[in-house]
Order: sequence, then C-alpha cells, then structure tokens
Amino acid sequence: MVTLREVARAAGVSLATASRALSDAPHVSAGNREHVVRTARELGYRPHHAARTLTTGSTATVGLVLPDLANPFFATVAKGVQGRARETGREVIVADTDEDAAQEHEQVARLLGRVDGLVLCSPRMPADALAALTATGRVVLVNREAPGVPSVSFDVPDGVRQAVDHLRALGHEAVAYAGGPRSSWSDAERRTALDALDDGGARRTIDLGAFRPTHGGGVQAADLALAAGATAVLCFNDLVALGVLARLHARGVRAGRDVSVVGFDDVPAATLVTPALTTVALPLARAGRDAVDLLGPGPDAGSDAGLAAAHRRLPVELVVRASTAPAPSRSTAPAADPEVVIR
Amino acid sequence: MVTLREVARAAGVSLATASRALSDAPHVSAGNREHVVRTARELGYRPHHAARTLTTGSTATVGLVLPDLANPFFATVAKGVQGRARETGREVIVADTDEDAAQEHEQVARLLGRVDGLVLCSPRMPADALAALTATGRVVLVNREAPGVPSVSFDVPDGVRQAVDHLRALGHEAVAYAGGPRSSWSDAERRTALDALDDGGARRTIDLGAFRPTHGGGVQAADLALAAGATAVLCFNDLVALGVLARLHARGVRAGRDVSVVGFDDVPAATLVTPALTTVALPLARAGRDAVDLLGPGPDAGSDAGLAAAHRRLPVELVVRASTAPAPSRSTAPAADPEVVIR
DNA sequence: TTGTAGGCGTTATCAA
DNA sequence: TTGATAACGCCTACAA
Repeated sequence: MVTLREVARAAGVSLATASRALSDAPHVSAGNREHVVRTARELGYRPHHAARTLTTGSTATVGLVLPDLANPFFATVAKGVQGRARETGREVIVADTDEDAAQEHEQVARLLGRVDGLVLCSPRMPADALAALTATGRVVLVNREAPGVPSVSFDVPDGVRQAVDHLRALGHEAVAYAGGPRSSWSDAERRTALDALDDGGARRTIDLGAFRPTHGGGVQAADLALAAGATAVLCFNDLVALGVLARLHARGVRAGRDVSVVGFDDVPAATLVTPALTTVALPLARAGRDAVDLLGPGPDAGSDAGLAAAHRRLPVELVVRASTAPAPSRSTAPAADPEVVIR
Repeated sequence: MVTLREVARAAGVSLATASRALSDAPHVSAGNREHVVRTARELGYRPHHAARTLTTGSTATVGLVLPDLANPFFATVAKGVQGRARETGREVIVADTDEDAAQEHEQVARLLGRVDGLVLCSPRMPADALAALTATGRVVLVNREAPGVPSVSFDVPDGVRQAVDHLRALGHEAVAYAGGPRSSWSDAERRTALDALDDGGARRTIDLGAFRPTHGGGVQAADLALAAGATAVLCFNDLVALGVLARLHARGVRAGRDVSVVGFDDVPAATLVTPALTTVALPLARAGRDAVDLLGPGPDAGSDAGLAAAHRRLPVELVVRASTAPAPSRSTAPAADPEVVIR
C-alpha cells in the first residue's frame, strides 16, 4: 500500500505539504500542489479511510437500518439513500433486521459507532423504545414519526383522502378498509385519516379488521369484504390488494367491475396483474434521498449548506388503473360483460 | 466518547490489560478480565472502529456492488450478503451502479479501499475489463463467471434443461426462446444450453430474438411467438415472461392452455398473476451468502476456518405453476374450456 | 500476568 | 508558504 509519506518523499516535500496539496487546502504553492497531485496519481496513492476517520472524526458513512432488504418497498428507499449518499461523498452501510423489532435496537446501536448518522426505515419498535434509541441524535426516521426526531414520511392522510374521493366519485358508498397489523404505525395513520373522512352518514367505511400485510392477508380480507356487501375495498398495501384481487377472481367476482380495489405503495407488480391495480404511489426513493439530506451535508458539501428542516411529509399520488370503476347500480344484476371475455 | 484508556483507568489496570480483557485474549487474570468487562459496560464503552482498523488492518466490512438495488433479484442477493456478513461479524457497504457498466469500475475501485473484500453482482462490463478489475483479488463474482476469479453462479444450463424437458413432456414441439440482451452473459449461457438440447430434428427451439429484459420486452416477444406458431415460450426472465402472459391475455390467447410460458428467476410477482408463472427458481440469497464465505472468514471466525473453493455453481429448480400445460392437440380446435370461466 | 512504548496513516497545530 | 510534531484510539511486541 502506498502511503502519503511515500508520496511526500517522492515529490520531495513534507508530509504536511503533501496532505494539504491532496486535500486541496490553502497555503500550498501552485507548483507544489500540482507536482504532489501528479506523483500521487503516478504512485497510485489512495488515502487510507480509517486513518482519515481517526483524525477527522468523520466516517463519511451513512447507516441504513430497515426491516427487509428483499422487500421492494424498502429496497427502493435504500436505493434513494445510496444514491444521495454517494452524490454527497458518503458510503452506505446497510443492515437488515428481518422484520424483528428486537434487532432494530442492536443494529442501530452497533452501526452508530461506525457512521456519521443513520436512517432508520419503518422501525417496528414501540414509541418509547424509539425515543430512547434516537436520543443520541444522528438518526433520521423514514415512514415513521416520533416527537423530537427528524423524519421523512408520506402524506398518507391525503392519499387516503384521494382514494376515498375517487371511490365516492365513482358512486361507491360501501367502502371497506382491509387494515394492516394493529402494531403498525402506518396502519394507525390510515385509520385516523379514514375516521376523519367519515361523515357519520351513509358514506361510512366498513372496517374489515386487521390482516397480515401479505397476499394471504388480502385473500382473507376479500371474503370478509364480500360478506359485508362492500363494493369497494381500500387496502393497507398493494400486497393485500393483490390478494384481494386474486380471491375475487377465484370467487367469480369481477374486480374493477363488480368490486373496486385500491392499494397502497404502487409496487412493481401493481401494473403486472389484470386488472392493473389502482393504488396510492409513494415517493420511496425520494424519501431515502431526503433522509440523507436531513442527516446534514456530507464531506463534499459547500460552505453554504443550509440546515435542513426536522420533518418532511412527502406528497403522495393516487394512480388510477383498471381495478377501480363505477359502482354497479344497486337495482340491476351485474350486466352482461360487454368486453370480450378472455379468461 | 469513552475510550479504552478511560476504561483502563477506571478499572485500575493498564491499557494493555484492558485491551486484552475486552478482546478476550489470553494472559489476563480471570479477576481482572471480569472487572474490566464490567467497568467497560458501565461506562458504555464502544471500541472505535477506525482505530481498530488502523492497527489490525481489518475493516470488518464487505463491499457489495450491484446494478440496481430496487430490482428484487439483486435486492435478494443483497439480503443474503448482508445476513451472512453479519453472522460473521462484518458490515456491508452497498453500492448501486444504476445498470451502468462504467460506474462498476469506479465503485469497485473506490470501495476496495474501505473493505476487506467485495462481492460484485451481475457485472455488465466486458470480460477483459472485469479481469483487470479483479486482478487485485478480494473480489467475488455473483451471477457471472470469469477465469481466475472466484464466483458464485447458478446452474442455468440445468435450469434450461428442466424447463425444456418439462415442456417436451407436455407434448410441446415448437418451443420458442425469448432472449435477453445480446451483451448479457447469462443470456449467452441460456442460449448455449438450448443449443445443446437441440437434437436437430423436429424438437428444435425457435429463436425469437433479443428483447429488453422487461415487461415490455415480453409484450413484444409474445406477438413474435404467436406469429411463429410456438405453443410454448421460454423467457429470459420472469419480467419478460410476465409481459408475454399479459400480451397473450390481451390477444385472447389463453396462457397455460393454448400457449405455455416459462420464466426465469421466480420473482415475487410470479405467484401473483393469473395464471401463476412456471419458472426456474434461483437461490439468490444463498448465492449472496456463499459469496461472502468465498471472501474468507470474518473477524468472528474460529481458527479452523477452511479455505473455500473458488467456484460454486448453485442448483436451480423448476417451479411448475399454471402457466404451463399440455400442448393443445394439433388437429382439434381449442376445446371448450371445462373450467368455470370466471374472467 | 502485567505494563510500557511504538506504530498504524492522516490531519492539524504550531514554529520557522 | 513550508515543515516538524503531536494527536486520534487501539493493538501488540517486548520488557518487567
């Protein structure tokens, strides 16, 4: 390995001058600077990261803790974090908790010793544990909010509103909600938003209950929705919605005609199924990028880096596809399907 | 920050003794060891990573460079890498190249200065560039092979064989292949395997051409397959297969009855569509784990860690679902569908 | 078994 | 503008 000392010697300058030249600090003659830079390149000099960290105290590294890397939702956040971190001269250390709240604490604590700051995505741990963990500062939350902790989340209430408005505009009165796990922070947020939309009259939402946030959970919810006479189902997330779609199909109910279905997240598979899923799209990668920015400027930052606000709520967007359609008229039996039945 | 020096002072021992006690090295009295460990815990001591790296030379870190974190295929590999790294006491720094071959070189070079070794997943760069890059050692390939470079890949030829055997057993004679990009190493591997299976007689495979490895590519391929009179289509990957499925459906052809479709990868969406996709499943997470092991034992390793073999080819498995079925008999028009048509 | 001291590669603080 | 030199926190011969 070629060290700075060797570069200095080869260039015929002192260690200090070499250091200054390469980290383009002031107080180096233009001639020396160029000469040092050239010899460094010739020798293939690469600064030793750990040594630099030891003296500067900066790791140029961002941590990322998330429940499941293989889940496209989190993976997309991770991509955003990684992209922004690199743009600002930082690396990303990623840790997967396997959806285990207990691991969150350990991973965060361990990583904090190795990074300048860290992004904690969709933590499952209860609020009090979260508060204790983030007391150190240097932690930004994504898809979760907690008092006093900087965070990036999504305007879920507005997403719920868009979805419900859409369904009501289509004439649906009996809208059911297929919820996620009770312990889920974001499920609570959806429910609060739904309650706020409830006008106490005919247009109330039917609570189908809490389901596992999976395809299977959706299958289960679909039967309940049918039994409850719902003409539209709003789902905790797309996986649940896809499960509902599959079950409706299996039971001979035409999704997007007899029953409308709306999901949340806009996962890739939403466009791959038939009918394509109407869903609330979340700016996942953007959230990851913003979280990195909330952590503060990286090593590459100019001097005028403004201090970021503590909380950001990103706008969401309802993407209307084929799984939602006008409510079937009450009086008539399902009309003969004018489309070509393809099976 | 609490340093080892402070722990030593608090425990009333020397720096060296404290160090030995905490890294459970020999030559420490049991009493001192326990005492030091306790005071360290009480003081909340966390070893300083950079300092340790500087003296030991080990970063306890693994690098991971891949084309696209948001792609479930790579994300699953990443999950495996992360899981195995942590089990062996290492962190993972992940870098996303945005599918850009030019970035691969830069990312790998940069990361190599910060990690003990790195996993390069599905590199797009040409073979010669790869050879130059990996000459340093410390790099393991995943889903790609190169002479002299340790790698973990999949037994794709066997997967192709399983798929073709399956289709032939179902009576399909006109099997088409919807290929991936010409520059793709794994596409070349599939083609080689297909050629080997060609008996020169009636059972030859129809080459549909090269398509973008996306849903859209599949849509395009489907029309060609139909025009060529194929009764079965083997696809470069699941995304392409899903596109074929969608297009067949749109054109009124019953996938899984009139035409059989087989994919590659077994992405999550494969089970979410109707008909569910028959596909060749790849042990992606396992590949990530094995790649880490090929990098050598981590800091947590026992003394008897054997040296790993340089190449591993992981077995793959055809997962038969509803998108493949017996070939329609030549003479008769498509029989009336005995199933309840649900649409 | 314990302690002292040197060094890992860099940056930063002083004098010169 | 330069150049010694002292940290940074830890590990590890080497000496006691």
